Amino acid sequence: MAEMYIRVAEEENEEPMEIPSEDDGTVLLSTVAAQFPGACGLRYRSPVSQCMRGVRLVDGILHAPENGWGNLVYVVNYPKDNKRKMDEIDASSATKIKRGDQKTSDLIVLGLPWKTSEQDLKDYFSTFGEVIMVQVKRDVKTGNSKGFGFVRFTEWESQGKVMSQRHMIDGRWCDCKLPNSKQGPDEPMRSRKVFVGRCTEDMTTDELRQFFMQYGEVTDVFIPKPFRAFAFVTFADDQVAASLCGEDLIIKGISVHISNAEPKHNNTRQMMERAGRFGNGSLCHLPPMSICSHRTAR
DNA sequence: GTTGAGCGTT
Repeated sequence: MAEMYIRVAEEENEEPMEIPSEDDGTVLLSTVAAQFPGACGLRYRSPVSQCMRGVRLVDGILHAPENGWGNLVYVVNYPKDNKRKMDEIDASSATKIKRGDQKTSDLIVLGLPWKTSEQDLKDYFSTFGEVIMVQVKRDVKTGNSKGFGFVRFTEWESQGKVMSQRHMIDGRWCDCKLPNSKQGPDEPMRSRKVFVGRCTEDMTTDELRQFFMQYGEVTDVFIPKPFRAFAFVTFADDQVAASLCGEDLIIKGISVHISNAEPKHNNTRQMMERAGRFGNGSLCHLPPMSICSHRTAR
């Protein structure tokens, strides 16, 4: 596909800027954010309905409307706009959106038959509502099921129903509970950095940045090497970081867990790593850390 | 090739 540009502006009748699309016709949120720092999405006025419409955003990738991008002017969305509106609103009414109670989280499924597959789980739990994630935990070497897994629903109601009863799955009684890996309502802790647990090896810093951008401006993404199944994401705004703590988010189909990044003692090293990252984007080499200290109390 | 309370390669 020839190089293509879409028109993006800060406000509807301001001078638009042309922003390049990808080869497949999508536009990366990061490309938008490169010109409009802090952007979390796009909207446009539908020529048909005359209403503002949101542009579909999946994992940091903006998808063109039905009839392509066309010549419309797209307007940048910022997370801060919502926050301001929210503050204005919940000064008087107690509107939710406040992030917390109504959101679903992963449920652990205990007692699965060895033979039960993810498809089996999905088929079974779909009778309770839309399922957005299932996992069967397996032995890495043998691939055998460990007899438990996880499920995540779209609707809070489905989750409640599923937790309130026992389940006959492939001939065994199973229980669904809130996993205890998740800490309850915790103290915010004024950090702009969050810990992202349960990362997979194929997640790149770019992809993480793409993903977390939708919540607010991302200032840093750090993935320890060699692979250690977690990452750190730093936001420009500590409130954004705080709002994500305790949540399970789904990146590339994988459920990751967000918690507050505990500073611990090895700050000097992190500062050195930051200092070593210069124009060429490469990282200065440091000897492997002898002891890593990221335990959560259990 | 086994097993049956647990907690997701922090």
